[in-house]
Amino acid sequence: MEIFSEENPLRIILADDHEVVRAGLRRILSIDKSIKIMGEASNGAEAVELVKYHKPDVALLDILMPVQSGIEATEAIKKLVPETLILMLTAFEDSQHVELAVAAGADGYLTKDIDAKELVRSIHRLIKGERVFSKNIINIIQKKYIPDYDTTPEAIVITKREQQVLNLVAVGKTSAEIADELNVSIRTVESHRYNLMQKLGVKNTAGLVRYAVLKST
Amino acid sequence: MEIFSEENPLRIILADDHEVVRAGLRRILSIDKSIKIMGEASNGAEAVELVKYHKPDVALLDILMPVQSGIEATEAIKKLVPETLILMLTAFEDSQHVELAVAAGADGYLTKDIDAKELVRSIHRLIKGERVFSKNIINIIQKKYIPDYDTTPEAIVITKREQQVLNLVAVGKTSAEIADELNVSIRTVESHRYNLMQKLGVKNTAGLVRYAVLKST
DNA sequence: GCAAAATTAGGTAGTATTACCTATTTTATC
DNA sequence: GATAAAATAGGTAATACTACCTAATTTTGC
Repeated sequence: MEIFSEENPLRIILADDHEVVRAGLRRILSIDKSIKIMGEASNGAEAVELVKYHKPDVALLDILMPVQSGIEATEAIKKLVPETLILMLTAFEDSQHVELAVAAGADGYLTKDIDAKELVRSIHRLIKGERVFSKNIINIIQKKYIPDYDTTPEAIVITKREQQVLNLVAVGKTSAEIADELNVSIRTVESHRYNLMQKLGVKNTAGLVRYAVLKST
Repeated sequence: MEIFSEENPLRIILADDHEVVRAGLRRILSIDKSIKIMGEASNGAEAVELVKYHKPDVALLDILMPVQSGIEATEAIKKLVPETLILMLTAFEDSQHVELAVAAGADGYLTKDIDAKELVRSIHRLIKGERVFSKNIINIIQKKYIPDYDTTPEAIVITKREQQVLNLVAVGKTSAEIADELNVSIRTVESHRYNLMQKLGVKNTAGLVRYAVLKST
């Protein structure tokens, strides 16, 4: 697998019509020294030009842009430079946009409410060959577009033990208290919590509690 | 103010008819080296004898005990050794028992679901002259019994800013993210979180989220 | 305008969670 | 009994939260 470093960076281009968004992306991506931004575009057509010129590893595209949309740009890019991976970053959470983007050849689709770390991580996953989608997006996408992503129709399966842990988390118990109550190691509880967060697509205790409480009411 | 240490310990007696409970209390209290258990009783009458003999700083009494209840014992103790502070520790959450206990002279009333740290802290508060009650208990108690505990009729007042923070906590944002969103220091957000936890009688993020979610549904 | 309440935020330190990874042991299920 | 899934739990490190305390500004209510 390819290793990226400051000397051999993961090359990327950005496209978003809002300077603020680009500034934010620049800031976020700057935390990872192995990522280098080769260029920035403010519309789809510019993005295509940048990709033709730089042949970056990844193109980060907004959907809604003037002149040419991110989806149109995706189609063009996939024809011209198929090896460039395309990550859509947008505010749209509806299935239509996601489906269009995927059909056009996007390799990932993230909503803009993603946080910094997750964005960086997503880019690295893309590079590894994974297709990345925000958890909220996954629920929306038709399996047909990503046949090998998940064989089950995206049903969240919480095991018995996980459910027990979740219930205890939801009433405010700490991992230590839960471990004590279930007579297991604190590390086991932590594993369950971690796996639950992955399954539910949340990133902390708050998300777990929220899910548990809303589920039970 | 009196300072307790291993040499000059805070002297305490326990009374509960269940050995398991006493064992648990011993274990919990052993974490604070400045607390020394002078004796243990399995009923109210024994508890009164122990108090007469040891004149402890604090007597930790269960309500439901054979021979003599914790409430009867409280009355007796307050007559014989008024300087001994009495902390009721019970499973009853109804107002009747609380009122009876307070009327009998109890200085605090905790439910058994209290956690270790909170119990130890409660004992130290008692010593400082505070009357301590579990948050769930406070809502129950008539103000008349604790006139100087809180002048307002125990209405939880969440300020505007606290509500904003609470909402953001409930959707899974970290303090750093909240600070960013509200344009304040992370320390400010932490203060709000801390104050919210105090006000709502919960001890962690889970409690805050639970409250917020249940409130909104 | 003044007093009270709210908002702000630093200090300090301990505790808990999160993010992965790996790997062994149980338990179901066919 | 083989295989997969679930439960167990250690390693390591970074990040986040919790527990108080103190105190300076704002804001608000009377």
